[in-house]
Amino acid sequence: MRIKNRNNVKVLFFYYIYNMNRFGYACINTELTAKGISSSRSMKLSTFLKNGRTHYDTTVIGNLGSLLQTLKWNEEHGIKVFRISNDLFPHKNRVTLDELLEVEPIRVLLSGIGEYAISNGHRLSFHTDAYSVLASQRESVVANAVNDINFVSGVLDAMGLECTPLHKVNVHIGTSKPSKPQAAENFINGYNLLSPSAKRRLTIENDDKPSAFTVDDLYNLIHTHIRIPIVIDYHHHSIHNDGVDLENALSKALSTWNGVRPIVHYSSSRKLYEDVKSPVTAHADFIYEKIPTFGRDFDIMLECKSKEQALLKYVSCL
DNA sequence: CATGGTCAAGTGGCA
DNA sequence: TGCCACTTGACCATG
Repeated sequence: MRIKNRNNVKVLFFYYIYNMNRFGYACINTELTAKGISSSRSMKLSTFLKNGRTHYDTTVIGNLGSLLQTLKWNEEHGIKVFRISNDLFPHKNRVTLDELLEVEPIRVLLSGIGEYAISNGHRLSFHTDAYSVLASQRESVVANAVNDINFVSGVLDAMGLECTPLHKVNVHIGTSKPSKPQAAENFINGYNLLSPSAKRRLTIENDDKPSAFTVDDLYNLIHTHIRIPIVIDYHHHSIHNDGVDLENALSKALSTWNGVRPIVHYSSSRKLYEDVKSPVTAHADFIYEKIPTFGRDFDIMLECKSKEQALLKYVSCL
């Protein structure tokens, strides 16, 4: 949605009347990646152990430079919402953010990225991967999850981004063992181990597996206790919802944001639109239907395999 | 230089 | 209790 209009009042009025949702995409810009500009260069453990910190720092500095270029590309294309890849900093359990911030180019790039994001009104966030399980029954897994979440929350802090779910760190619950209520309690115990910054940024997302947490589960078993916002994933909800309809689930999720602009996740079903042999959980390359918003205003993180291309295609059809 | 096997991570279903 | 599938993009050894 590219709006270039000298008459700001008119533009604001337009937004007000039409209740404009903003769109973002996750982690990878395929166009820039094809040109070698990637903020998610990773590193095998063997390489990290063999080549050490100098090599690691070089990779991270490259990722940060590419991230800034990606944000500039986003700005040029009217995109204000972006999820940062976890691979921005690989091997977060083998380095500390404090020691990395002693490296001048890393510190300078982080603050530069933050300044750019703030001056252009960009919303940046993280989403830890499926292996960060705060609710795990294994103490070492919880410790790793706490470290990961604190780390990326600290990265957002180092960028100078406001410490609220506007710049969130999103997680899945990741397990429902030994029982859903007990897993929720374990999650809350894990939450209490987080840094103050991470606690203020943390959000939780519904999942698609039959045993996993729906929006209602998140609301009843977690939100009522620690009041953190719920990110509804439309695709997950469509697969696993315990009979609650979309409008109700959406409404419940939006009600948890406490004045911060909510965000949701959206993707089309690959099985339904692109390849019947795909599992129901697979995401499509593009968006194939009008995203139902029920007249509500919030940000929409698109999780399409074709990334920014899917976003541009979708908004060009609005 | 292109390609495809391998890697990280943790859960959960199944022998 | 052990093993493998699951997921994903990028690494990196091989040809």
